[in-house]
Amino acid sequence: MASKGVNKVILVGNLGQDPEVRCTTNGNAVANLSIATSESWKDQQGQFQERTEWHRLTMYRRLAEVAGEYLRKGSQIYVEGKLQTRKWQDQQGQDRYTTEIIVDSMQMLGGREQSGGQSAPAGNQPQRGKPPASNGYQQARNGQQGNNQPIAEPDFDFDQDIPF
Amino acid sequence: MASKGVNKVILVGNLGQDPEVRCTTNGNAVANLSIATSESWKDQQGQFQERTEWHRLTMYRRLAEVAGEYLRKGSQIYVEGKLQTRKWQDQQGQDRYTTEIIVDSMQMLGGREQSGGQSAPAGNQPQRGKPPASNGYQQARNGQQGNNQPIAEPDFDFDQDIPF
Amino acid sequence: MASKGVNKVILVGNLGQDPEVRCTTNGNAVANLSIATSESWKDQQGQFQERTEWHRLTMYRRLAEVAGEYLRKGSQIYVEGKLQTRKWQDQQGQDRYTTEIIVDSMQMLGGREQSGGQSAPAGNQPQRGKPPASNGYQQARNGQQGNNQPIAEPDFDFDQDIPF
Amino acid sequence: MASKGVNKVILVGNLGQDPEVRCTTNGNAVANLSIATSESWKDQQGQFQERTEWHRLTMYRRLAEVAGEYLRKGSQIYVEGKLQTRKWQDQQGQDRYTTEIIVDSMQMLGGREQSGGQSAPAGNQPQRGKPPASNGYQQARNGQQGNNQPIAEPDFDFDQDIPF
DNA sequence: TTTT
DNA sequence: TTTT
Repeated sequence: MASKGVNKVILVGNLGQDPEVRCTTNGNAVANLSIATSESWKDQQGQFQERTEWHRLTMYRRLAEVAGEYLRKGSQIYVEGKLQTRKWQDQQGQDRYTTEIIVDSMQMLGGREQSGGQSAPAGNQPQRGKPPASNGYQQARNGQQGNNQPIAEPDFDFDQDIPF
Repeated sequence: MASKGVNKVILVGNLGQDPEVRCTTNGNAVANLSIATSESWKDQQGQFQERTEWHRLTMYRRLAEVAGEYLRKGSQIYVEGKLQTRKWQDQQGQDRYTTEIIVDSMQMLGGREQSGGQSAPAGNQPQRGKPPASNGYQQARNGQQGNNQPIAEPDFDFDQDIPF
Repeated sequence: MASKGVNKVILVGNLGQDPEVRCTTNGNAVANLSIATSESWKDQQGQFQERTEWHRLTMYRRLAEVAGEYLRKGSQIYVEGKLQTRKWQDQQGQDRYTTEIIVDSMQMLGGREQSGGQSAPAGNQPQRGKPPASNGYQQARNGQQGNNQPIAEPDFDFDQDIPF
Repeated sequence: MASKGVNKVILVGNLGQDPEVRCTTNGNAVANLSIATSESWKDQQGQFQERTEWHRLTMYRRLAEVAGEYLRKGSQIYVEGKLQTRKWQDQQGQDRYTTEIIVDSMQMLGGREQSGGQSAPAGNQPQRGKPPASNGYQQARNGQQGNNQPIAEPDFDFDQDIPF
């Protein structure tokens, strides 16, 4: 509802794998996605270099459902969200930290046949008896809230997450 | 020089402490800063909640020098940059990951007396025989390169970094 | 509610004058502000050049009220919004176009005494029996809607607007 | 080289027509493009509404050449740039203003067959004896300059432009 | 660790 | 018309 400062991330990239979608105990969907961005340049020796960066995304509610229904490995998306670093304990009981992008809004890019399709439907998406839209123009936003709004998800057990 | 995708972060926040500025063995400055953003909301019980997010920033070259000269604990800045996750080994030899924002451009905010001043000059800033500017309107960008360009810093030993 | 594409503007600048706040016939506040950004460079003759860009902002509802209460000529703000070009007729009946930024979210910058104060209270702000806050840390967002959502303002007579 | 404030626009949209590319008298390319973004919503009567916004883009140098070679009507792009309003006189000698986005960086979206192709090659693109790339992953940035840098183009006759 |  |  109120913010001090600005915490904004804008990414355009392709999914490294199908989204993982789960439900919280109170019935809200949560999706985890990873997308890649990369850059390439010539180094001082004139050699071509490339660096790929992987970004871990988290989506909630309607956005998570849309991701589960329409996104697949290879899908290209635009996302806007905020950075969030959460603390967890590894098996040795050590504190560890993972930084994720909590997504506020998402756009599927490329239209037409580009998104979805090839990869087999993952078992964890909410099934709704509808095939994925054949055109990629879907947009989604978490319904009842503006950007940057914290989402209370007290019953979601992040401790069980595999570190990214 | 070329990118596939977009990797962009925009932050406005206040420094949690004075910048740490070092030099690489080839004489380039590197600065580490941490800035806070926060958001507050009423939870379902009507209780006021606040969450502060800390962001680790890395600046290079001229931008790092400017940070060392003009920024202090409490300074409010706007930064634009990209996400980068680097791998390092902890003392047990375990792989760990830290996500940082590599800053492409920075703006000091608030003007007037706001930035610098109160906190004692840290010993690690490049001294140039000039006092910090009394006004905060400084802007900086890494001179010879556009945004999103990878910066080769092969001689900088990140492994010695204390994890964020 | 749904978007095709992304239409996003991010500005940090200072108000050229006090905000103008009006009410629509159904009681919603509308504010118009103009803010400046500038850039400077050396031209090929080594001469220092500066260019100032003026941006026309429009805010609605709660955001407009906050602007009227807390912002003054000279205030530094961060805004996020979208571009919108509206058509109007000049006195010769010619079509003309004005591009504005419809603001989704706003942050006052600089803290402390920076905002408000010096300039006399304009007569057109909603009076609420409270003086402007002495500190600038206020943030606002249009309450019941997310970003990028069109705001139906059918009863607001834009045709009477003075061109920017 | 230096900025006061931030002036940033981020758009994802589709070209309404092929880019128009020209050369300045000193041999630099300049491209004009228009791209659409749109949003749709249900109004208070439950009727579906849609609003399309058209954005006028200007690109210089290498970016303009890339646009001329690879972009066509319908191409989907991501652009980042800054707002600039320029003044011109209409045939009655009246001052008029046009707001454009001066593009700093561009990404072609959608990959594969999506971009280029169908529409006949416009006569005004620099011909280079190469067919358009069959895959859309091209990125471009104005070589020798960072973002937000003013580009001196004193010999380009904007007065002859048809108003947007 | 900041800021209000 | 701002700001430095």
